[in-house]
Order: sequence, then structure tokens, then C-alpha cells
Amino acid sequence: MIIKPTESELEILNYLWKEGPSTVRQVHDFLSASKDTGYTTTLKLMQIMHDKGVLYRTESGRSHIYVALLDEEETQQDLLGRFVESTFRGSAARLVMQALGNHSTSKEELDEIRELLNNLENKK
Amino acid sequence: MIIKPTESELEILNYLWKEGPSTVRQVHDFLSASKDTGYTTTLKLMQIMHDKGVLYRTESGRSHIYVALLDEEETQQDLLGRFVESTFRGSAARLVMQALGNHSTSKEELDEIRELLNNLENKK
DNA sequence: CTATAAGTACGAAAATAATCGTAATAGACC
DNA sequence: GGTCTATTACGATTATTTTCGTACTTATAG
Repeated sequence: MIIKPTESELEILNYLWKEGPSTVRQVHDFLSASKDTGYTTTLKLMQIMHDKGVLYRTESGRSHIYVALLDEEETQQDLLGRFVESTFRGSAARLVMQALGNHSTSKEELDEIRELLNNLENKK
Repeated sequence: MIIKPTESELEILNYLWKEGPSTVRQVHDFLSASKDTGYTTTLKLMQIMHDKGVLYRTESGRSHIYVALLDEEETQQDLLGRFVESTFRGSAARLVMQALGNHSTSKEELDEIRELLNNLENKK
């Protein structure tokens, strides 16, 4: 399947991935905390995503409960690939260096990455 | 300055960053190798970027030579920040793990990253 | 000179994304 | 039942990005 959620769709997917099956109300309440947007806008977006087959929905009383049909990891992987390509001309290493160099990452996370690095290197 | 080049603009910027000052013809010849697009489309995009102040240009005979005014690193950093936020909910570490795990990265590059990692850890 | 080829300028259309108003619908409460 | 409220449905508008046709300009070969 071709995966290419828009910015707004990704915000919604992120909520659903994190919180699980939810109503438009729940999604909207969350989004509107950090974004000035109307309820019907969120509703419409989710309807469109449903039409596209990105979300599944089931009825529950007067409202609908939505579920993300895209796999989180797979989608992130896909978007990451595109991003590396378009922004770093294909060099994952350059992306990683910049990501690590300029964002606050905890000691624990750095250790995890180091371990991953060791595993990768052993396989070569 | 607020940096947010579009997809197409980024393709053009990537060429200019890599190859230096160039004409529309040069940019277009490169882009059209991997993309089906007309010459005037590329021209128009570059004119718009010039209007926005993203590109500088100087005359050279009957044509123009364009130069990127956005700094490559700064722009990548900016886009990376947005990307980490929107796609990995702010976790640079998770992005790095996925980037390393699923793209072919050479031993040399991995070593470089490990070194960076050591430097970072010492500073904590 | 003049014709041709290679450019630029520019308006407008097409495609895509996001926003919102209004109407219809259906429970919940008295 | 009648009223209120929360919800969905849906069309239409706005904004942004991309695309391209056409007209105009200018250097250059012959």
C-alpha cells in the first residue's frame, strides 16, 4: 500500500496509535489543545481518512469509534525513507548525526543507540 | 527566518547546494532525469523562490544564474526538528534507531556515529 | 538584416489540503 | 411527545502548491 498521510492526518494517526480506538471528540479535544481548529474540521479529516481506507470505524451509540489501519512502525519507516531521501539526499548517517547533535537525548537513550550500533557493526 | 521549503523547492535547493550556482537549464536537466516535468515548471518554481528571497540570482547573458540563500545545515536542522516532532512524536532517539536499523550504513559511518555518541555522553 | 533557438515573464488552470457553516439525525431528559 | 444537545453528513470555500501554455526578448548563425 502507498502510504503518504498529510500533516494533519499524521497528527490524528499519532493520537490513535498512542491512545487506541477513539471518537472524533477525543481526538479533537486533544488536538485543539495545541492547535486552533474547529470540531467539524477534525471530523471531516477523519471521514476522509475513513474514505481512503486509512481508518476503520464502528458505530457506538450516536457516535463512531475510529481505529488506525496503518501500522505505526511501517508508516514511520516509510516516511523516514522519504525524508532521508528528500532532505538528506539519501544519507541516513548524516541525518542521524544531525539528529543526535542537536536534540536533547538522555544518557539512557544514547546507551541504547550505542548498543544497537554494536549489534549492527558485528553483522558486517 | 521561517524556513519551510516545499517538496519541489527542496529538490531544487538540494541541487544548488550540491552543485553550486546554476542556471534553470542545469537544474531542470537534472530534475527531469528522474521526474516528468516541463521546463517552464522548473523556471516558475525558481522564479517564485527568487520572489520569496530563497534564491539569489544574477544575469549572465540571456539567462540567469541562481544561488541558494538558505543555509543547507540550518535548513536540514529545521526540517529535521519538524519531522521528529510530527512523525516520531519528539523522540529523536527513536528516529535514530529506525534510521540505523533499516538503512544500509557503512562501517565507517557507524564508527563516526559512535564517536559522536562518545562525545555527547562525556558532556553529560 | 533576418530567422532561429534559448531564455524569461506571467497569468491561469489543475491538484491537493484544510477549514468551516449548515442541515439532518438521534439519544437523553423532563 | 417535545426540547436540548451531541453527533454525523456534506457541500462549498479558501489556501497552497504545482503545472504549463503563450507571449515577449535577445543573442547568434548564416
